[in-house]
Amino acid sequence: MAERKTKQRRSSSAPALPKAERRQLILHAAREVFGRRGFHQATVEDIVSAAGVARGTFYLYYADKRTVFSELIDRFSARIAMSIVRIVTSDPARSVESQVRENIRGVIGTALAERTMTKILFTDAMGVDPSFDRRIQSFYDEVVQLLTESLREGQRLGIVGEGEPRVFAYLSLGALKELLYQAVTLGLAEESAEALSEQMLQFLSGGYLRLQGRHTAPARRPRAKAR
Amino acid sequence: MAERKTKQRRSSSAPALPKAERRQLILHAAREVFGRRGFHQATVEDIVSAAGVARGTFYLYYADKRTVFSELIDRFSARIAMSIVRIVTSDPARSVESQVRENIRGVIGTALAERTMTKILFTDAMGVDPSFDRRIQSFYDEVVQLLTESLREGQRLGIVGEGEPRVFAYLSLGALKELLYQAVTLGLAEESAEALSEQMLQFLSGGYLRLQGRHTAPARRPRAKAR
Amino acid sequence: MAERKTKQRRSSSAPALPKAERRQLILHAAREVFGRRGFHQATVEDIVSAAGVARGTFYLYYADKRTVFSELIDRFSARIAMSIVRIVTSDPARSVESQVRENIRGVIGTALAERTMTKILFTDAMGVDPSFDRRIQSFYDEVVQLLTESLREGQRLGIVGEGEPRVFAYLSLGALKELLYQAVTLGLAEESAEALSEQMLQFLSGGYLRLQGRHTAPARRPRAKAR
Amino acid sequence: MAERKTKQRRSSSAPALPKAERRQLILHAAREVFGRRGFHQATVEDIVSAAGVARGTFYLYYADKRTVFSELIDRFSARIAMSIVRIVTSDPARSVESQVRENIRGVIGTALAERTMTKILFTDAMGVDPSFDRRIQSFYDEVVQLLTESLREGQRLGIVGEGEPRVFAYLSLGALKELLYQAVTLGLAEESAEALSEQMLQFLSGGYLRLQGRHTAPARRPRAKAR
DNA sequence: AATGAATGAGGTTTCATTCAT
DNA sequence: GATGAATGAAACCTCATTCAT
Repeated sequence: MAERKTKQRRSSSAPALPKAERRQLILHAAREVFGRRGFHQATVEDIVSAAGVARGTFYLYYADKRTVFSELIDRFSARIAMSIVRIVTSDPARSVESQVRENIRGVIGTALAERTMTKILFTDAMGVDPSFDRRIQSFYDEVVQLLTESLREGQRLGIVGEGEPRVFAYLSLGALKELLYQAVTLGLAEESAEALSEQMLQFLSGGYLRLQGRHTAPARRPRAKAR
Repeated sequence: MAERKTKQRRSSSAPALPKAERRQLILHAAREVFGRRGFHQATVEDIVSAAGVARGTFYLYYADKRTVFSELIDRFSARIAMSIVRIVTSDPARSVESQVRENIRGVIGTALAERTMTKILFTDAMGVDPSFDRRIQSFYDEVVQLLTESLREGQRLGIVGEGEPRVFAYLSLGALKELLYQAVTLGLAEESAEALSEQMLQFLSGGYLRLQGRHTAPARRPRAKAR
Repeated sequence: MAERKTKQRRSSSAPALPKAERRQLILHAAREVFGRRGFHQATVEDIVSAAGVARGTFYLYYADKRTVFSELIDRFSARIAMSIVRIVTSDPARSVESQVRENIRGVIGTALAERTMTKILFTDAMGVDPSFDRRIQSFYDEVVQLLTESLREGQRLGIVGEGEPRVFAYLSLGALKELLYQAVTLGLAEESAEALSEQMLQFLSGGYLRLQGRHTAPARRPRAKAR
Repeated sequence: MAERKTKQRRSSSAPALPKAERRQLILHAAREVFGRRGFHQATVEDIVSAAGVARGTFYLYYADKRTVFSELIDRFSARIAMSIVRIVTSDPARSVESQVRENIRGVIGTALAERTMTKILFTDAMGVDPSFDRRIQSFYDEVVQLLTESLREGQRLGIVGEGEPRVFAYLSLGALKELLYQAVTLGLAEESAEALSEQMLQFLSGGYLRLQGRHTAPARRPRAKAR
């Protein structure tokens, strides 16, 4: 006699899956559920029933709901990070512009290829709990750091205009985040990655405001005739 | 009952407060708690104990936890919205530039004046629940709408460069959001509002990338000699 | 809208009880349940349904199942401890014998008056968890300590025969424990406390074995003639 | 399948062990675990990992956790029972005293030789579940029964003093149980079995209380008329 | 026979919300 | 109005047991 009584066994027990695949199965189900209900509304029950496994199986692979979420975010942010390549100026065959364009296109492409994760990242990742918030924050911090350094280097090379590099980094990051979020939310096709990248690049290169009494960098922009 | 008549009233019952003030009291306590713990980690217990009122009292003024949160967000987003003024081109006494600058300065000023709310807005507002998410979304949508229209008008007037106005709206909104979030998180002083606005304006006006083989709108920007 | 949805309220909500009484109510229900099902078989559900309160109410008064159990054991062991009075030899008006008899009678009386607790103490108290075991153990250790000291003093006064006092303490404690347990289990009436005490006292005073070739300390006990 | 043919057999699969030995292996591991963690804290996982077998293997040899525990207790109580021999009075070559002494010595010896089991028996055996409790109880009942009969016979032969034999049985059993428990808990060496037996015997023979106004002992107790 | 992944019943606990006083 | 004890839905997680391989 068991300490906890057991009932009859139901037939479905899918044991043939290799360990790693079963983990994937759960991970995918979790992604779908988080995307649909949001982290806080999602329950482990939702996940296991989406995955078609028993509740206990979930805990065999993940310590708790937060842990699956964490793995999802980690993997996705790693993919994003991988699509960013440090820009080199030494190689004359690869223009800075094309490298910048590649990076933007890469990030947008990844985001559009993983819509659910992009949505989750921007909707749910913050606010899970303070320690998790800090992890997310530090991911962005790294991106900002990389960007800031690149911009500073760019200024030395005359490729980047005057101004506080860190602030430019924030502005660029924010602009890109919002663009991604909207692209995913509005359901833009993956093909538009190209066009979006172009607009982003144009934005970074020249802004869009064409004001008479220029304001900050007067001498450098004899843009008068454009007006 | 007669026997309990002499039971001392607890000091915390503060019955003298006008209804509206008590509501404020709770609202402020909630803001502080949400700022400190985040919406999901915050409990009603946290709020009432911060406010120094009884649990039941909370429900006398707010239908539920979400409702206080909602009111906080609503008030704050209204303040933000109010600091944005539709730009007029008819009045020669007020340059477009100064109006844009005013708007940026206003939003940044409001955000820095209400750090807690800014943090809450960007950390917790999304992910509360799907219906709330939609409300937040629609606030941003309105901002985007206003911005898009202004940009379109600007293009007609030659004040705004070529490109998809809606995309420019997203980019600008995102850049500003990130800037605000970082400003608040890093604890920048309110005085820096001015400097940040200037950088933002500069960014919108001219971006920062100075690439040789211009990329998108070559003819319009004979910026080469600026370099 | 709540984060956790709420259903209709049921009618029974017994809020009139003073805080202390409600605590008692739960405590008594817990005692009954532990007595009937044993600590490990008992669930919090059993307790609250026996007490007629909601599950949450239980956790308002006790941190967990172990804590109620602990309080029950603590109170009972305190009552037991209180029924033991240190024996004085200075007062000629109170013979040692009558004091010993009083102590035995007191403990037996308390145990018979609280059958359920006696049963719980001997059936469930050990094995709850290591830290709890230690607490129980230290209660007994104190009793043993008190008894050992008394016996040592008794030997000095010639009231207690030769032998290791601590061992005598264990033997006496064990004998009494088993007597109590059986008395409670067999459902002896409270009136038999008197008779049991007498037998216990007789046992401590003279054992029961009457062996010819006395065994251990022959010379010292010229009790042969008594036989 | 053919592709997996070379997969190494895990070392732990130890297929060479005869059935009976594997059973022993598990039983010993269980004993160790129960001794260390207690029945309720012990998990089947603890046991199988201590035994170095797979989880499923456990259930090949034992129906459930309770069953191993049961077997341990049964074996141990059988050993204890075997060390008790019914006392004969017909053989003049074997004094009653020496037979009693043998019995006590035997039980103490067995307990000290199997410390873990002794500890388990006294700490965990009760409280597993009601049906198990009953089995333990009935083991003790048998011992009590045997003892009671012997004592009654002893009274007829004048070897046992006056008093309720069943009560004497409880008292003796309890005294011995506590002595064993403490001996094991305190880690007394096996050599002390002898000394403990002697003290126990002395206790049964003459108690230790030497009270002036005697009360129970015969010669000293011209209480005949009270009866 | 042996394995260990999978199962799911059931226990514990939290906390938003209600309502008698 | 104010109070705070009471409520109970629902979440989380553990672990004895099963069974496909």
